[in-house]
Amino acid sequence: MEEGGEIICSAKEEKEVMDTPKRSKNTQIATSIGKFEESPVFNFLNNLSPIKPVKPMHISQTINPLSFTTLPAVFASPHVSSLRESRFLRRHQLSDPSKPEFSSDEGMAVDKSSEPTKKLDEQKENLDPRASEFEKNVVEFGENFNYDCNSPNSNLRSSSYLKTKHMAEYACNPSRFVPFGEEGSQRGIYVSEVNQEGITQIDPNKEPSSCDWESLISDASDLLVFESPNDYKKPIDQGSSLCENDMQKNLDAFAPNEQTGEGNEQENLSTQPGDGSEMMVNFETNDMIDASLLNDPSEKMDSENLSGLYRGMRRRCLVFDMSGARSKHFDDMQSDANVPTQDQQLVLEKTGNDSTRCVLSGIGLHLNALATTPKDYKIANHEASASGRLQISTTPSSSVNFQPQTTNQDFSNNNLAIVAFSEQQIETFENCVLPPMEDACQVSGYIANEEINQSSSPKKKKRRLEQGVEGESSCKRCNCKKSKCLKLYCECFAAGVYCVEPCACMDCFNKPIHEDTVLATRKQIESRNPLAFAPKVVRGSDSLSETGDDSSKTPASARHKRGCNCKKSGCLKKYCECYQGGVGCSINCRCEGCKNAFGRKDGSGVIGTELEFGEDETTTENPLNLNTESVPPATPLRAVRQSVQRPFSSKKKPPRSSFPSIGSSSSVFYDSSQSYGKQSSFQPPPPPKFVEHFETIGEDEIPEFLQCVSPISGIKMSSPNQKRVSPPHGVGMSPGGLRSSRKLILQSIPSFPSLTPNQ
DNA sequence: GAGTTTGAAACT
DNA sequence: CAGTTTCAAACTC
Repeated sequence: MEEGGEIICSAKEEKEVMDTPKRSKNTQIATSIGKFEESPVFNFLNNLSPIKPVKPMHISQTINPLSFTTLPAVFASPHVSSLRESRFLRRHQLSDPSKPEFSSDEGMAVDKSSEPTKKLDEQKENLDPRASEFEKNVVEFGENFNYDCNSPNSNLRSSSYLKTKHMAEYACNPSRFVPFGEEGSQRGIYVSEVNQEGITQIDPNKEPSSCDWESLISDASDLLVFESPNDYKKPIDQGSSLCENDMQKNLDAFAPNEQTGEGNEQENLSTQPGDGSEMMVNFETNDMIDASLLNDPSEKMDSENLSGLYRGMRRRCLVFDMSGARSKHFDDMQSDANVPTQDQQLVLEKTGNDSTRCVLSGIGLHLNALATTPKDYKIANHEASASGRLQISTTPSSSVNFQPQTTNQDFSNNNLAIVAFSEQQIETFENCVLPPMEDACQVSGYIANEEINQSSSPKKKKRRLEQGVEGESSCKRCNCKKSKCLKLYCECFAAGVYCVEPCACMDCFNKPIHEDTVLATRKQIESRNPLAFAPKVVRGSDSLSETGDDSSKTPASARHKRGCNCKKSGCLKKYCECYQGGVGCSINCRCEGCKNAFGRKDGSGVIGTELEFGEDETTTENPLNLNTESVPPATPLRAVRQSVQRPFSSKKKPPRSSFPSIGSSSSVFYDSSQSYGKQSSFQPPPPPKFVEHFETIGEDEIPEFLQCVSPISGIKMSSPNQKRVSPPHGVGMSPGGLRSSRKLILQSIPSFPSLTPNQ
């Protein structure tokens, strides 16, 4: 386990910037620890506190600078801010038990678990007043969410989650829960009294008896779902420094393991050191970082070059795969969803179904473009589920399972959770860099699944999707005859998904059985054009967001990255990728006679009518609404958000005329151009084929690693900055240094995981 | 459903 | 980089 964990960790570290420094520091810290223990201060503390000195290992963890710096933010930061925090940082903070105050607690917990709870609390207060505060908050929160600890189906998850994770990991360190709890409460993650209970009760011996472990686990799994596999492994990575051993022991003691294969997975999950916040983080990051990688050792082993591509592919593919395999379980899942004993499986399968449905439905082939929808998180789940497939081949990774579970319970069992999560975190998710691959299909599919669940058979549903819930456009699959679905001609392939049943392709190689071929081809194409699989249409955050004006949710600033080359269609038909993507033409376009209803290349897009248009959009289901969002209409949450956030704030923005050239810039900045002009010839645009990413992403929201990612090389884009009055806040300069386009970066990166250096 | 049109993707 | 070919979606009938 350790070896594997290390390997994983190493791989992970490379990905995560945060880890890198950490590792190097560990040794140094460790060396310094000895001195620290000898220091007068340390002795003094020891005298004051009953807590026994913590093992050097713990301390080393504690010392991590990152945790120190970030931790305060966690406590103090409001929900919004927290959401925007770097995931990695956050994860790091939260996951890192190393805070000084905590460390002592931790040590105490380990050594003195038998001590009365009060004592622990007192100690805790002494050590960290903030911890106590948080604890209180947690309690309050818990009060709000009462649930029966014994009931697996109840909201217990949170508690179970905490127990599983924290108990095993931290062995009754209440303080640890604090940050988490707060975070969780903010996010709608349930940290409840149980948590407290768990904290106080953390007696390993008791654990099994107090609550049904399995049920807890299963419940916990829900929460765990949010965690990314990466995190899961990450702890392990850190394990050397962290209480790996302790964790393991605790696990053994607490976790009954009786659970079968799944149980193992669960166990793994439970062992995750991460905390609640982490869970959120993970969840968010899931898209960005391929969980599958971690899950699948084989993948890890793969050369990094391949890994990115591979993973990206796999995820997508997996989704389909899973779907197919698990689709039949779906109905069963529904009926059994609430069954505690089978929660895990059910959840997992269920999730798979969701994804499956989406996939099967064939909706949204253009995954690349996929936008961040509320479902994004769902997508993540799907991916996770997809990764489940990976499990088959290589690893019994738990990480895979957890997400699906979350989906399950959240949706099926706990409406509240769903609501809280979705509303509070949707934004986060949206903000998150999503994998390009998430396809509309999946997104809409999820919804469709929900709908379907209620009434119809899978086939019916599928058919329904194919026909296009949204409209005719989104539900088709490929129909390739000669390309073998291994070229970008193939929408499935281009979207990064395997062809599925609905496809009418011939000699299709875009199937799991030809995975190697697919990956190789994909890699080849990527080598030719790194952004080949990136979203064609990117939605950049508008200038407002850049300028820091959050008040308005940015206008739609989506544009086709490369621009169209229409000659005859006038950019008024779906032949035009811009039009198809629901975005206006930009400077990048070489189109002739552009009449793009979403915005003309020359910037002459009808603005006067824009306002009306926008209003109409918001009030109606007009596909145009999706333009900026580029999300399939099907998603309820999304729909809501759209109405709310819709960038059509463009109305608020100065008329295009005021920014004559702005529209020109690449997808990233053009704001003004974004207006959906209403033209005499205007035709209601079709549901966007492509989805833009990051519409709401704030600069700050973007993880640094993403910011640092190399920008798109292959795309022809004009420099946004050229026309911009106010340069972007210097966050991430693209390596090229031409534009500070974090937006630009975001566009490319998010959608295309493989491109990111972190992979 | 067959045929045409179109423009992206691929190739040279 | 430009021109040509191939391809499959979009469109028309």
